[in-house]
Amino acid sequence: MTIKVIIVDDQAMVRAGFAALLAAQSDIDVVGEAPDGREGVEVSRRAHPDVVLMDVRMPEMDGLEAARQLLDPPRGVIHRPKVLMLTTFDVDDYVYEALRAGASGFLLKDAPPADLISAVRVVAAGEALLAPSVTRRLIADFARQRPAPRRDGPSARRSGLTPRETEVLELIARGLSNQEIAESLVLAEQTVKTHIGRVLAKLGLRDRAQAVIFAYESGLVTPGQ
Amino acid sequence: MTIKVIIVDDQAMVRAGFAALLAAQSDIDVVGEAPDGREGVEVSRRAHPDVVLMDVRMPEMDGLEAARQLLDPPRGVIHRPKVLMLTTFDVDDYVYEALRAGASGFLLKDAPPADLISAVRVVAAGEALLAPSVTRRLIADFARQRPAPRRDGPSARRSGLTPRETEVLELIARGLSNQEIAESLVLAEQTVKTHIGRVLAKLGLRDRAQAVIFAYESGLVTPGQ
DNA sequence: CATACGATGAGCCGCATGGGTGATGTACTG
DNA sequence: CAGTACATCACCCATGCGGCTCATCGTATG
Repeated sequence: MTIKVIIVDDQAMVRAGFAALLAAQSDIDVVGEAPDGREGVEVSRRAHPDVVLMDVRMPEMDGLEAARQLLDPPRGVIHRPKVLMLTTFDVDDYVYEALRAGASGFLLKDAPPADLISAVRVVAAGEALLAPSVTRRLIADFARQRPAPRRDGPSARRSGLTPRETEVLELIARGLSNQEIAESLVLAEQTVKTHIGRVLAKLGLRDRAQAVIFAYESGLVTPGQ
Repeated sequence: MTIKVIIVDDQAMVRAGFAALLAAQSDIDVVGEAPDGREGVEVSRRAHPDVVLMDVRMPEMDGLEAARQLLDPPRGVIHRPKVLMLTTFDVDDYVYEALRAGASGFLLKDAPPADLISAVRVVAAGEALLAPSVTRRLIADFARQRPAPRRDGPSARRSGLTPRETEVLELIARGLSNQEIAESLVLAEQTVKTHIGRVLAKLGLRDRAQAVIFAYESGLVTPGQ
């Protein structure tokens, strides 16, 4: 079973080069080409390739938008190819946009030909592959978002909040008013105010809005569920 | 300049195989081996390799803990090698733990020898590299956490906020008071209050604390930097 | 036993905040 | 040209919120 590939790039020379390189592989067929995103989407709809090699920067419709359309097809379109993004420079925003859109890979055009070929095979197999510099960024991003479990626990950052204070802070970060917090914890509203006052003082915050920010930034609460 | 590598794996056979494979490269020197995490850390401290090949599952101290110790060294230890994790099976938890700890790569032991060699070079160069199946998971995770901007834009979620209102909302989410927002945007405080009033009304929120929550939950602002 | 800390709550005070209404100027669009 | 959307600002008002002080009651901790 051969891997059907189309190549979308505004430079004819690049298309020709990649086409020649890939077509020389017995397990890869180049079944189409296009010079911009719009035509790329059309060609893909007709030729339903397994893999779309997509340049990022193109006239008419850039590779990111084209990738989005291919990966989130309108009702009625069943075909959903794997998309392998290509770029000359490696620019953060492009990478993240592409990955968000569901691209299966991101390579720099200066990668060794062998890498491109194996990338096509990897992507066709349903796996994913990134340029090493991109991988590094993605990992860094991942690690930054979820820092390693601090050995002293998250409480360390919360500079000596008592359990009750932490509890109150969390309810603030859920958007409750003082009165609602009081009801929720079965307390007098005044008690809640005392707790909040201490929380703000200990953390050096001005108001509950800043407390909410702190709760998110410190990981006490996290976005999305 | 050769790349100094140590190999940490509890199976002598595996160590021997990898050592032979890598030592055959003119630009790679194997400067040490260890059968478990604890000894691996010791050997690394003495031999200060550029790259540590680290098995995940080992007696005494597993590869994850060893990686953590190498990548977050105690005061006084300056050397900080790159860590390339190896595993026989690819298990999610291991991968995420390792990446959180700051590992530069994650390969399956059944990868082609050429991949291992190039992985060592990539990692030594400060870049990163993952097994394709791992890459796929990381991307999926990434895309899931930050879903692609719907084609009608993130503003759709913000239910028709005007650009100015969005701007004000963002400053609220940075913890600024009305007066500070006014100064920041060169406006009268009353104007700021009008904008905020509209934001709260359009989004169905009660106060600025809830506005901060919304800003985080909608992705207008994100934790961490 | 004395001390300290955490949790609870009261009273008071002042201001930032949020709601409501209305007005003006600009810019775009049908 | 009329209609609409947006940004700007003013005035008024009620109150939620945060600052400050003080008091009581447990429970550890020395």
